[in-house]
Amino acid sequence: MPELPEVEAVRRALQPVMERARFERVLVRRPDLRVRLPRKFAARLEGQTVQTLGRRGKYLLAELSSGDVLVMHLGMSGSFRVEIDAKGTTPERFDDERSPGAAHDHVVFRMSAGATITFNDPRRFGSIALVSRKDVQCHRTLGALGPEPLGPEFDAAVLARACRGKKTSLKAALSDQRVLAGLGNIYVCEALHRARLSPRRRAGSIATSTGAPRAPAYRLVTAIKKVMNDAIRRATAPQENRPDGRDAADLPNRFCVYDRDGRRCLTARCTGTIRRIVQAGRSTFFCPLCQR
DNA sequence: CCGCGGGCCTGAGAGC
DNA sequence: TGCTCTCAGGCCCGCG
Repeated sequence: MPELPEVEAVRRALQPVMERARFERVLVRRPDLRVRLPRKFAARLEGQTVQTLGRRGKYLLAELSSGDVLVMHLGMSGSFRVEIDAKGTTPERFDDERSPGAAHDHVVFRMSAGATITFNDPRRFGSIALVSRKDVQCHRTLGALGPEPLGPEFDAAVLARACRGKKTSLKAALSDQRVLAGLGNIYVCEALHRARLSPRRRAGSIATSTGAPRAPAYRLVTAIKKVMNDAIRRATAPQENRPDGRDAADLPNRFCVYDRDGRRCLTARCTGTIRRIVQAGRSTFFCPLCQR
């Protein structure tokens, strides 16, 4: 369930093997990802050099020498595997497109720096696409993304303005990538818990009628930044060389509310019990006692 | 126009 | 043990 922190960890793992490297060979084993890869995908990518590997929300963006951008999304189950090849050896799977390879290895990038990067995604909710740089701004979803939660431009005033007049729940608003880029089900629950705000609360209630922030907006922004920073630290903790989108280190008690239904609330001095409810078809975990 | 629900897809885990 | 069922959720789309 890669959300912003996990995607950022993937970016940092891929950066050293992708930046300034050229796509020597690209193999599409299965083009039918969430968005089907066009036939010419590999040909269009081969020979191009990665200038920078960036991130926007949950998207990875490789800026290419040609002016194209390779846009990658991990969906629910996507991950990248990096193999540093011994000099001169080419992995078996490049010999034949139909060679077995590992299950769910859909796209393989052979980089000039000697690394082989494999996109693996069992559920194929992920996507990879080539977009011309000038089209990124007007891209359906990419162009409509809200602010980066850790960017300096994201503050209570910005969040309040985005939530002003919204009748939806705070949970739904924070999950909306147009309001804020990068939070998913887990970190929305965590941030709301930290800010002691009910996920059922009307999103518009954190702003005045003119869109100015009320007190909860300040708490929420502080909580979001703290939750994101802590999660990035956790996801990038040196421990394993695993540049994938899965949760790093499945330590217990990683979350304060997520998946803690029926257990005690961890807020200081709170005696509540975490509850699970369903909002818009998704699980929400919260403490009915301290989250108002 | 906005919000909700269904669909996509597969693996994990529960239950019989 | 092995089958079947449900659930997980990022994102898109259609409907009301």
